[in-house]
Amino acid sequence: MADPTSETAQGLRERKKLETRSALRAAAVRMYLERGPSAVTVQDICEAAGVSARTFFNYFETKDDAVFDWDRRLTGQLVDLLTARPASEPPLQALHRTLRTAIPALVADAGWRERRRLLGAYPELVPKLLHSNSHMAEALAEAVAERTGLSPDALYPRLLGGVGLTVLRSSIRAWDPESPTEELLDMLDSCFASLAAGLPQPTGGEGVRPAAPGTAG
Amino acid sequence: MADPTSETAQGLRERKKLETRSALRAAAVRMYLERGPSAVTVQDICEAAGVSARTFFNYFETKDDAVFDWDRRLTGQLVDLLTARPASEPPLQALHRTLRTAIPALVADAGWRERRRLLGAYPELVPKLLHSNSHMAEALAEAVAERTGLSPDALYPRLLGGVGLTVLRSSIRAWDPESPTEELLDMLDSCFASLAAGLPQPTGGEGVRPAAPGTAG
DNA sequence: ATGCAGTGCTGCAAAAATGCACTACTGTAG
DNA sequence: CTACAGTAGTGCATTTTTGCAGCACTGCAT
Repeated sequence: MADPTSETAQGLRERKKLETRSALRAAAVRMYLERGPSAVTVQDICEAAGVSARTFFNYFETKDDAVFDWDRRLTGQLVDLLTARPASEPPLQALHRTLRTAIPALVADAGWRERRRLLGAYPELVPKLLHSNSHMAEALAEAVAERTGLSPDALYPRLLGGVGLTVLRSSIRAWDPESPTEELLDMLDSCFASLAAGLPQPTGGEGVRPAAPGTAG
Repeated sequence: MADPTSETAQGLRERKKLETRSALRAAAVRMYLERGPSAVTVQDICEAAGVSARTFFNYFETKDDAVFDWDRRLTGQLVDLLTARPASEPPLQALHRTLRTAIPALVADAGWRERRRLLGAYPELVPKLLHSNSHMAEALAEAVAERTGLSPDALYPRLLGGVGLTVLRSSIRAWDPESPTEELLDMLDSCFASLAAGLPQPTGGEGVRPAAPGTAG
């Protein structure tokens, strides 16, 4: 109920709320891209969206959160997908398939690509994302707990939730957004293969340092 | 150089800097415990430490960061320990031993126990910790990259850094601070055993939900 | 249509956080 | 001793963020 990530809205009230949120998000992303984050004030965003500055913080915790609204939606999607996986699947596999299912739609989304461009153009935003993300680990842990019948505070759900977030982040970070989606999926598969094998030291191959003999400081 | 987590200081300048940092941290922790976080202003902390409010933010990013200064020091320790592990050890094992080595000193530290009491008394602080923590995953990934000769942006170091942080957090979270340290170490070992085995679904045992048939909402 | 409860939006005040320019002191070199 | 570079600490202006209390509108029931 009152899930801010959901799209469905019946009453006028709910619809207006979604519209406001959407307007704030859109204005924020557009202005961030145009002028850069530091040249945009909450005031600016709110004037563009037609609400008071105080209202902004009724919707988002920080100025930058409006731009990362996509991540919240993703969290909701992942939880739904994970919950829907057949109970017969082992948790790690369910997690794997969940991410695999969600990613194609994710990287195809225009809003998400815009968000990605933003992060590329203004790397100072990356650290701010972490806060948004921590929410995801929490939510995944919760879903795993539900699945396994364990307490949400137990070791295993926490572990798997954190691992899921780590895998997603590591993969996306290592992925070149110009490359085809398959490469991202391949990296995701690599991560889960590595996890299933007990995280053995990788044997040469890609990702090796381009030879820097005197790097060790 | 100029490592804020280091204790050693030769010149007067460095020493004074450490003293200021220490004074701010001590004042913050004390007042947080006495009156609760929301009843303490940055002004209060700074008056107690004898510096201006502006100076506070030269040392810490947010008001709460002063209280979580311990976590930064821990990060530095972990990186040092991990770097010092013999190169022959597989990364996951090195990570395991690193955490195992660091934990006893950690949980014995008076400052750390104080910090823990604080988190127990004011749970609203817990989410704020996450930001501090994300730094640790980064640092661990860096150290693993150094160890393995992989790029710090490659998949494996990121994965292992994130996993390391997750394991530490999950274990500490599940641990009752009144219990002996051995229990915490046991949980740590469980985590790594589970990781080495490919994160199989746990078979019954502890941590199972205390039977809640109608819990699923 | 009328009244009521719930709650979204707003203004206001205070606190948190940041950028900038300036002062004063430390450490170092002449 | 003196001059100089570097930088911790400060004050000020601005922006970000939060708590509070009132207003206004929606949804619902009569």
